[in-house]
Amino acid sequence: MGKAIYDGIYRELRERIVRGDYPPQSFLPSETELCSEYGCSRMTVRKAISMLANEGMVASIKGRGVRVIRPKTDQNQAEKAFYVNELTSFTESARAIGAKPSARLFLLDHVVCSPELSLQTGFAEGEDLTRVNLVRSLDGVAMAVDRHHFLTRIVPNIDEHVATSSLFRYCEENLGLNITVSNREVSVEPPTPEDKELLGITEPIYLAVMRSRTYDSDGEQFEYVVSKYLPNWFHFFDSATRTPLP
Amino acid sequence: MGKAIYDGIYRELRERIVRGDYPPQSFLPSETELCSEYGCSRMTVRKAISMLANEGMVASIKGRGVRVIRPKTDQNQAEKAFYVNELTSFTESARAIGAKPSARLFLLDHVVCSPELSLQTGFAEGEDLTRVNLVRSLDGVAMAVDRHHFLTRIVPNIDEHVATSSLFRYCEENLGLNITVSNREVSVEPPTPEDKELLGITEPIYLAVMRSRTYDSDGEQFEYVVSKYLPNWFHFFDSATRTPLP
DNA sequence: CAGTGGTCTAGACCACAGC
DNA sequence: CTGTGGTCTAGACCACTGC
Repeated sequence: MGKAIYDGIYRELRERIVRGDYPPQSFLPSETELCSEYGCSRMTVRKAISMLANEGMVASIKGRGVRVIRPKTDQNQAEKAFYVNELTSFTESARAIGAKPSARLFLLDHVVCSPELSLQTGFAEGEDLTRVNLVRSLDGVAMAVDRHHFLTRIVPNIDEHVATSSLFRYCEENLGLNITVSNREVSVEPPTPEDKELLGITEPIYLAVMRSRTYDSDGEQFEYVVSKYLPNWFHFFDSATRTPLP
Repeated sequence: MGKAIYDGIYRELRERIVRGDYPPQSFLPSETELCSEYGCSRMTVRKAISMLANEGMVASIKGRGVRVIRPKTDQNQAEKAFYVNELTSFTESARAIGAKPSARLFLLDHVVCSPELSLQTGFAEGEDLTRVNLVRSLDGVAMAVDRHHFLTRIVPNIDEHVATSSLFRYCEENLGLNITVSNREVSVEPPTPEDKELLGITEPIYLAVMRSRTYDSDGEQFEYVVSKYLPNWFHFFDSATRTPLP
């Protein structure tokens, strides 16, 4: 992974920005200068810069240069917030904030994809799906409910141990799946009676809901998951770029 | 605006996918074929494909081709949901779902950016900021509260008419600002007493909160806005790509 | 094996910003 | 005017896929 030249340039520029070598509002060295510095062609440098631009770290300004727009406030590091937008596992995210993750399996079975389920999940009708429903906890406190549908054909033999300890690693390592892309929708919804029971909610409250479709490196969808978070645990980051219309 | 070759290819491929000419799970013509079809170089074709990949429409698979992964379910078009993730104006989004938008201005003043405000908003200390607070309504029903901070130096002379009718257009047309990028964080929070009063909430409830920093084409931040939505009006889409780590 | 996408080079011309 | 980023070409080699 990441042996490409542009990837090294991307990482180095990124670290310099985070470290403060290139403070906010300053300009990166010009593309020509970076070409000399790294001894590569302009396209390679531009690829690295476009990756930085895609995550909202810099903005290219025609005729002037590439400006750092990352805000200096790194207040996030101090906070104990759980960020759900990284395409990483629950376990990784939990450890990043120093909390002990755990999971309780409350449903593990198979269903055949019905027409309605097909519309909802995106899987083809008639496919065999493995349902894995979990309550996620941090330091013993319930914070989310995950209801997964896996395409059994691609992710077979999920047992209780895999489901509660390492779903993500199982997909990546044991099955050799490369998770490449994920389409997600976020909304805010009241809990169902089951949600309330699972999360130990008594009062009326709302949950942050994320519905995801995950695809492997073949571009085939292998997972549909609805995650419902208690509000205080949900943080989602996004960087959008405006594309001028005709 | 979109006079580039890659932009035309992007639009055409996108429309073919949406129309169903390239159904989900099928492959686009190979890059070489697209080069012949459009009479351009491979890099130009690849740029168009990467734009499609960035919005989760296709996934490139090395050695095989570019696969369409857009789900066939277009259930969204039928729904009357308000999607907040497009970098467009409230008015545009409202009209897209056939609702009549309106806004009530309840605060319009100036403040000098304090150290605390600087951390929160991302503006430099001492800058003059214009505060514009609005209640947004659809068909006469309150659905969101927007609390803007504009950098007065870049967005001067905001009056009541501009604030309630065309903030977005004012920035883009009258001031010639090109909004290029926006960094946003989504969370779910309980309303303040003021929020409750403005939105007419009596029962305990939660709001979907989006905090955005918006930058112009010079890469300078000119806006910080906290938007709080009633839950049923909030929908947010995202497409994430997994970047392999070292 | 041939075809695919992933990476990279070494040029080129353009539009735009600032002097 | 020079320097910048935006676009584009015409090649090249590689790793990977499927046959």
